[in-house]
Amino acid sequence: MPQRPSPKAKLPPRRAGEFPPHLSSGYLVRDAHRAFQRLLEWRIAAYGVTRGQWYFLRVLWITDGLSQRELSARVGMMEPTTVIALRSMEKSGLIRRVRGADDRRKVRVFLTAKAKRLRGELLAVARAITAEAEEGIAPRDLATFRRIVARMTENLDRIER
Amino acid sequence: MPQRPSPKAKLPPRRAGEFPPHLSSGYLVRDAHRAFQRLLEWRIAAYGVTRGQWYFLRVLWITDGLSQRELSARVGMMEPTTVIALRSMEKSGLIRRVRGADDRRKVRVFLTAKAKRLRGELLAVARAITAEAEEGIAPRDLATFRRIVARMTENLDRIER
DNA sequence: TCCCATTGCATAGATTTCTAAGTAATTATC
DNA sequence: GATAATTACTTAGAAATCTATGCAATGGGA
Repeated sequence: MPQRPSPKAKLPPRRAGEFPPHLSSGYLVRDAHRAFQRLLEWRIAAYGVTRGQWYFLRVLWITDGLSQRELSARVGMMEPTTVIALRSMEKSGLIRRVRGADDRRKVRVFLTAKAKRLRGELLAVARAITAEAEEGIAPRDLATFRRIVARMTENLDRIER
Repeated sequence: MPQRPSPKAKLPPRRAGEFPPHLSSGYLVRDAHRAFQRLLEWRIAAYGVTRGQWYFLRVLWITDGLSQRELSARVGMMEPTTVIALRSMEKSGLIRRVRGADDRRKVRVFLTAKAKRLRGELLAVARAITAEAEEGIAPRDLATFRRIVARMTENLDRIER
């Protein structure tokens, strides 16, 4: 559970050639990301779920029984990261791993009853955080925001290095 | 240097009570953040600078000679994180730590000539990434984006838990 | 059929971040 | 002036992520 560092002192003595953080889209996105994560971590911790596990639950709630490779792809993490997350999820009784009968290299991942039971409450947590983040923002602006942030991601993902 | 996981397979079989990731502002922000970070890490690695060091350089280029506590606050990280980053920066010859003469608990952090020399090129890297991210986005939309993402951060930061 | 490239997962080790607790210097209180 | 509280930094240990590498099952081509 990440703590909130003391509010940032922002009083940049201007200089030519600067590129102050608060003018940078990257920094704005970073700050928002950290704020989202902190709140998410705090709230799901109450259910014994860590952030590392969250993303995988999120995907498995939609499609259960995926292979580890598929899971990695959908969650957007590298496979060793998936291995670590799944190990902790297995230990917490959130998933079972079932060796593929046809192709014995594959491991299919299934949610336990416990994980399925958590679904409703935890999705409510996610929705609540989203609602709190979006509080007081006009729907029109929100739509613009989504379009633009997605466009930035696209722009950046297209770049090789 | 983080690698790009294979492009996310996004074909969510719809169900009632869903809250699919791509409808969540939090996920959009997360994806953008990762895209920014990846590119930044790739590019600054060419100068022997890691992402952990980057944020501190960014602040010290504006105000040199801060104490570790002040640095932590401005960068927005907890103090132990600062200790680790500064240790690596000292080892790479980017900073010197000077024990406070008046208050001997304090450690003031100063950039070396090497770090100062890197300033121009590295800020150019940051500006380039920003430009690439913002490519093809109307200035008006960009302004909305900044206002909204900052507002979300504010909304979330206001929340205690 | 047998070999070898490919595929799926795992291990090892590094980095970046956090929390919790410790130490040393300073300041405040009696 | 002695002791207690506070402040500034450090250490220790955990979690989440990456890269590089290893191993075992599979399947295609000779």
